[in-house]
Formats: sequence, structure tokens, C-alpha cells
Amino acid sequence: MNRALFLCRHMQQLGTRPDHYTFPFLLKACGELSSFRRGVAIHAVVCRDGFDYNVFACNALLAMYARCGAFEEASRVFHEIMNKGIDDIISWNSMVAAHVKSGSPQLALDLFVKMTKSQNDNFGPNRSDIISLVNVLPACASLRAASEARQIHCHSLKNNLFSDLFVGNAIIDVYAKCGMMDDALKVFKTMNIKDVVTWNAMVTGYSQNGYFENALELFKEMQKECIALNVVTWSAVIAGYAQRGLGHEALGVFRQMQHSGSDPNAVTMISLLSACAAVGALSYGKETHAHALRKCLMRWDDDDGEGKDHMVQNSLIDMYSKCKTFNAARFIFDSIPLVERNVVTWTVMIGGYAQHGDANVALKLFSEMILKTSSVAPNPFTISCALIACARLSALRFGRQIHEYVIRSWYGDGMLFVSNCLIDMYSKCGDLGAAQGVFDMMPQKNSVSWTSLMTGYGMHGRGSEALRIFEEMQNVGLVPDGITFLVVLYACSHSGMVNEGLRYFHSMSRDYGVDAGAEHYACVVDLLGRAGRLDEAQNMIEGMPMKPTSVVWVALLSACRVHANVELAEYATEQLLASESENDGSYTLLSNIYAIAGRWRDVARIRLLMKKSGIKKRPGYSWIEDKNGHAVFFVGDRSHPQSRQIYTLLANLIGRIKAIGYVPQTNFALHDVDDEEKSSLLSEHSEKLALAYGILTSFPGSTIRITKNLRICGDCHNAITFISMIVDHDIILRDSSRFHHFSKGSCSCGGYW
DNA sequence: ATAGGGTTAG
Repeated sequence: MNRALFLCRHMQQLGTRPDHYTFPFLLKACGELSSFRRGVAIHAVVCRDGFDYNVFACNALLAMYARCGAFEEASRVFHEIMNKGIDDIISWNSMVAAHVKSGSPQLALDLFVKMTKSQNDNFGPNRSDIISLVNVLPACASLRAASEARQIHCHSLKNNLFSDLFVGNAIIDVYAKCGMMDDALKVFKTMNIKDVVTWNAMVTGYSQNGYFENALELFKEMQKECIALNVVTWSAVIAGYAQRGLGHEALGVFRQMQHSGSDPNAVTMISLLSACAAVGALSYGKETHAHALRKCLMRWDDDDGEGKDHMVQNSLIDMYSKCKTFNAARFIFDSIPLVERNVVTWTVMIGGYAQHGDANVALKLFSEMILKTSSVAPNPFTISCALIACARLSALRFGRQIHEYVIRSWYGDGMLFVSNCLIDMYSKCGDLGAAQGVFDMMPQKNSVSWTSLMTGYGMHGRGSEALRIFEEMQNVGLVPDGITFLVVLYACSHSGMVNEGLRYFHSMSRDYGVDAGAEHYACVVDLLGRAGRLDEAQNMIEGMPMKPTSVVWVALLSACRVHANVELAEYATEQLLASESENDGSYTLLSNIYAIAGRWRDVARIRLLMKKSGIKKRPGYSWIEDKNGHAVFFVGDRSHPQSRQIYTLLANLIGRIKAIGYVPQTNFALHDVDDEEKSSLLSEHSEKLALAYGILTSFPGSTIRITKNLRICGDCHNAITFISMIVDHDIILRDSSRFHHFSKGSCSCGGYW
């Protein structure tokens, strides 16, 4: 191409001017080189020499600008052609193609309709008319314009254009994208000549409309019929498995592909990485990374554009994050220059930290994205990830700011997803009223919206309201699924609604056809256990149609702690250890149960066992939002600058509640510590410190919100109940299990925790 | 001129 332009300059130097035969070749060269600058120079020569009245030269200019991505210039040339009245079908086709490429399918379709009207049924099976259809059909596909697609299909049959392979393929694709697989199949069957594109369009159509079985069937048929599979076929099947979380199957197909002789490209790498991410297969992910580096597949050559996208890097960041390998993920993220990071680059990194890493880092990156980049704006995915981080951190203030940002933006269909995240964020930050407010304002809701709200009420111990939402949800015609029932059972459990819970449990398979999984049994065991009906809980486990999972035993064990049943706890622990799951909490729970029963020798034995096997108790900590972000407290923590005032206030409070009946329960002393020496520091538990800090730094009458990573300790629960009698604050505490609203001497949990 | 790819919620 460069050589072509060079020859032209040489020709001009020799005194020969290019004419309307030469210009199209020159402009084609510019287009293929994406050389806008040289294209503009040639445009000037075209005008100077009066060739701007020649349709060949003008069409070539239009196509050149479109290929260079200069759509405004392309449009200007098109209008000049129209004004001069020299337009032909090629001009129209080029302009339709330009609109499709510029991401304006509606303009492309409008223009096509205008063109068919001006041509007055003057169509035939010639090359230009075929290209018109093949240009406009993808526009219909991306608009999901089913009726227009059908009209174009009829038009192609009427005008004898349908026998063309390209037209047939494009029609299959448009029907598939509109979700009309029956129509696509009919077209597929009538086509006498098919190629690999025809088959691929069907396979991906089935896969993306949720009929993966059919897709695989066709894929097998392709192999049987000896159709030469290409890289698109393989990548599509790998992606199909990956999207369904079947990473190992995807990797298996990749192995087949390697033996088949077709070469993987960047798209294959992306599909493969998403498969690795779905199953957390770090070693395969690393292997894929190495393969991509070796075969230079980190960027792929797009025939247009600058080739500046980093989709492989984005996928790598996602894969490494989901495998919790943050140094690798962050290294790749940091190695992409700021201006080259697109919205997905930011989103995968933020989402990785939000869901699998340090959520604080996610929020820091989100702020950085807003402040540092003017060209990249967060999309609904980014917002959702940031909200997930806020929910995990109970970062109410940050969450509210994001909500305000959302109100100022326009997310279209993405708003449903964002609103559902807002409901979850507000519930988990302890502001149920705001969650309900978001729900009420939603113009469209799906079952996730309803279950998110129910989960919120459940977490806050407002079970009857959760059940009312459940009934309303069915009244609007939504059908409960397994997750819905899990949430219902959870809500009953945390409100002590044992009989209601059991009723729903029994009716779910009988009346709704939803089979109970092990998680549902765990929830019922929890429900019975909290209420002290331990025998029934045990019977429930014995009657399970499947092998009890570790979650079930943990539920029983927690119940044993609340009701101080040592024998059953020992049995549950035995089962738990036999299930070979990594569970640092089970030893701690058992040692606490021994402690409650005063069996100190057993406590010591468990502690020794933990030390020997290298199991460390997760340290408990609490945090609270303040002016500068949030303050974190560990047991006996004296690192805070206001530490002295905190301890003074705490001692004062404890003195005052002792006077009105508070008695420290020393058997909880072990609960929040990982260090033997500190076990006497009952009064210095992290939640008490956070509360004192909250009282110290907030106005009377305001609500204090505390979050703890583990369950609240029994003594702290008792103490805070008393403290809520003598201070002018409502106290909302979120622990790892639920919310506790302390107010005027009582807690919303009613003992169910 | 047609087919394949990465990020989000209960």
C-alpha cells in the first residue's frame, strides 16, 4: 500500500496527473493503511483537478473516510454526491456501511429504507443489490429489528437475491440475534449451499439464546459432516461453555482445537480466560497467558481502528482477580497506560477487588477513575461493582454518593441492574428505608429486585415484612425459585418464625416444584437450631436425601453454641472435620461451647490442636464510618489517636450500666481474641471500642452504625443493649450473620442470632 | 459484504 502511494508521487513528479481511474486505487490504499492524513491530501487533489464531479472518485473518497473512521467527513462527501445528483447504488451502500461501522445502526436502516423507496422495485440479483442487503442486515441484527428483518427476507425472496450465500448467512444471523431460532432453522434448512459461516451462525445463535444443547448437537454434526471448522467455530464453542461456568469442558474443547490444526487467535484466548476465571483455574489461566505471549496474541489485528484495545489484558486481569492473584492482576492493570485503559479495564479491576479482594482498594480505584480520566465514564457494570464494594464495607456515605451520581446519569436498560445493587447496598449498610425507597421508585423490577429487598428485611429481623413481600411478589406474577425460598427461610430463621419457615420448606417442592438443596436444609437446621429445637434439627439432617454439606454441620454447631449443647456439638464437629472442608471457624465454635459449659480442659485441648495444625482464628475487628472514611478497631486496640478518650468513655459507660444490672459474662471472653493473654480483655472487644468511638464523635440523637467481621460476642450484645438505655443514640450493628438494632434497652434480633 | 470475544445483582 505504501508502495502504491509512493508510485503515485513518483508519477506526479514525472508530470502525469492521476485521473478518475487512478484515484480509487490511491484512496483504497489510504483506507487500508488507515491514513487519514494522506487521504485528505488526495481529496484536495481530487477537488483541484475537478474530479469531484466523478462518481468513481467520490465513492472512493467516501469509502476511504469510512475506513479511516472519519464518519463526519464520509457523511459530508455523501451529501455532496447527493447534491450534485451523481449518486449511484455504490454511494448508498458505502454510506449504509459507514453508519453501521460508526455504531449508528438506526441511521443505516433509515438510509436503506430511503434507498429502496427511490429505486422503485428495480432490483435484481446483481452484486450491488446483494451488498446492500448484506450491509443492512447486521444493522437490523444489532437493533433486534425483527419485523424489518422479515421484510428484507421477503424482499430477497421476491427479487431473487436469496440464493446468494452471503445473503442467506446474514439472514440466519439476524433471526438468531432477534431470538427467532425457529425461523433461523427454517432458512438454514432451505439453503442448498452452506459454508462454515452458515453453520457458525446457527451454532452461536443457539448458544446465545440459551439452547446450548442444540448448539453442541450442530457442532457435532459439523464434525461428522467434515465441515472444515475454523477458529470462529472453536472459539464460539469454548465461549459457550465458559459463559455457562463449564470451564473444564471449555478447556477440553481447546485441547481438541489444538489437535485440529486451526490456530487459536486473540478471541480464543479471551474465551479461554473467561473459562479459567469461571472455575478459578489459576494454572490453566497462567498457561493461557503464556500461550498468548508466545504466539503474540495479546493484541489482535482489527482491520480498522488502531488495534489499541486491550481485551486480552482485560480478560487476564479478570482471570487473575477471580483466582485471587491480585499482584498479577494489578501488574497488568498498571502496565496499561492511563489513556489506553477503557471502561472494562477499570471495571474488571474494581470488580475484582470488590468481590474477591480488599474492597477499600476497589473504592479507591473507582475514585481515581472518576477523577483522573475524562474520556472514560463508569457504565452500569462499573457502578454495580462499586456498589458491591460499598455493601461489603458498609460504606453508606460512599454508597449514597454513588447513588447521587447514578441519578445524574442515564443508564437506560442498565438501570435495573444498578437499582438492584442499590437495594442490596442500602440493606447491607443498614438503611432499609433507603432500600425500600429505591425499590419503590423502580419503573421495572425483576425477581432479583424483590428477593434483594426480602433479604434486606430478613437481615434486619423483620420477618413478617419479608413474607409480605414474598406474597406480593407472587401477586405480580413472579415465580419463586430456589434462591427465593432460601431467602424466605433465612428471614424466618432470623425472626424466630419457626412454624412459618417449616411450612414454606414443606410447600416449596409440593406446591412450587422447587426441590430443596443442601443449602435449604442448612437453613432449616439453622431455623430449628436457633429456636432450640435441636432434636428436630438433628432429625432433619438424618432425613436429608443428599449427603449433608459442611454448611449444614456449621448450622447445627452454631445452634449448639447458643443452647450450650456440648454432646451434639462434639458430634457435629466430628462430622465437619470428616467432610474435609477448610473451616477455621469450627474449632473456635467448639472451644467456645466448651467455655460456656465451663469445660476448660477441653478448651485448652482444642486450642492446642489448633496450634499444632496451624489453624489460626481469624481476628475479629469492627469498623465505623467517620469524617475521614472509617476507623477500624481490634480487641484491646490502642492505636487510635483518640484512644485515651475512647477507653475513658467506655469505662464510664460500663460503670453506669453495671449500676443498672449489667453483669459481664466472662465465658464469652474467648470469643473475640486470637491470643491467650488477651482473653481477660472482655471489656476491650472491638465492637465496644467502635461504639465508644461512635458516641464520642457523633451528635446526640443520631444513629450509630457499626460493622463487625465476625459474629457479635454475647457479652457485647448484652452490654450494648444496656448502653442503648443510657445514651441518646440508636445503634445499628451488622455482624457476619445479621443486623442488630439496639434502641432503648432492647435489640431487634430478639435473641435469634 | 455474512459468523466468534472481556465487566454487574438476589
